[in-house]
Amino acid sequence: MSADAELIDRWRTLLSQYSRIAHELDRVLQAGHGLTVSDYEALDRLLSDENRGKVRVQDLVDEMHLSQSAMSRTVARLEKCGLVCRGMCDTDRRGVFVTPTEAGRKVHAEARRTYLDVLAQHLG
Amino acid sequence: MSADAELIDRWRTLLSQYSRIAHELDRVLQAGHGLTVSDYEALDRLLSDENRGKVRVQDLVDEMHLSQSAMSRTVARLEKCGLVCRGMCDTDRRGVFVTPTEAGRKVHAEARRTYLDVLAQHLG
DNA sequence: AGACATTACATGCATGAGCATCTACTGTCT
DNA sequence: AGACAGTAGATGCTCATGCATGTAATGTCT
Repeated sequence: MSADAELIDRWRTLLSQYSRIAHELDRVLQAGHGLTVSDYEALDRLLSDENRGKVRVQDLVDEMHLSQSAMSRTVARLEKCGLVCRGMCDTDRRGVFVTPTEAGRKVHAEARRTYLDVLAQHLG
Repeated sequence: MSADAELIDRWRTLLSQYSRIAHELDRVLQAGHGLTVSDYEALDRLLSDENRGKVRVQDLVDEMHLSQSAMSRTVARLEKCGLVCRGMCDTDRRGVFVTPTEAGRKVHAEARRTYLDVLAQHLG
C-alpha cells in the first residue's frame, strides 16, 4: 500500500471508530439521562479528584475539545438542568467557578455506568 | 490502572486524536477550498475507482458516517457549488445519481494535497 | 389489479458547535 | 493615577447535523 493510502486508511479507521462510539454514547446518554456527550464529559471533569473545587469554565475549555463559547453554553445547559452551580470567583472576578450539585453527582454516577458499558462494548 | 480507567484512557486518546485532526482538516479545507470535511470525503468517494458511475446518495450514506438527511444536504451543497450533478436513475426512479463535474474533479485534486498534508502531519 | 409495506430522497425543525464581538475585570507600563 | 493590552466569560449569528416526516417509486402478497 502506498504511503498516502496508508495515511488515509489510518484516518478512516480513526473516523470510523470515533463516529460509532460517539453516536452510540450520544444516543444512550441522551435517552437514559438527558445528557449530551459534552455534558457528561464536563460533569466528569467537575467530579474528578484533581479538580475538587478549583474548576472554572476556562479550565474545562483547556481539558476538553470544545471552544470557549461551546463550553459556556454547556455549563449554562447543565445549570439549567440543575446539575451544576455557577458562582463568582473571589480572587478573579472575571472568572466563574462551576460546582456540581447533589443532583449533578447523582446523574453523573448513574450515567457513568451507561458510559462505561458503551466503551467496554466498543473498545473492550 | 483499573479496567475502567484503561477504557476511559483509550476513549480519551481516540477523542483527542480525532478532534485535533478533524478541526485541522475542517480549518484548512474550508480556508483553502471552501469545503467541509464531509464535502471532501463525499467528493472522494465519488471519484474513487470502484465507484465509477454507480454512486447514488444511498451509496454515500452507506460508506460515510452521516445520516441520510445530512448526506442529502451535502450533495445539495456540492451541487450548489457546481462540483457535482444530480441526475435521475433510470432503473430506479426513486434513486438519484451523483456525478462529479470537471470543477469537482479539479477542486478534489487540489484539496487532496491539503488533506494528505494534514494527515501526514498528524498521523505520519 | 389492489392494498400495504418498504425504500430513496427531500425538508421542517431543533440543537450543538465555532467565530466574531461585547462587557467586565486584571495586570503592566509610564 | 491613567492608559492600554490581555483575559474570562456571555451572546448574536451562521452552519452542519440528526430526527421525524412527507412524497414518490418499488416490491410483495393475495
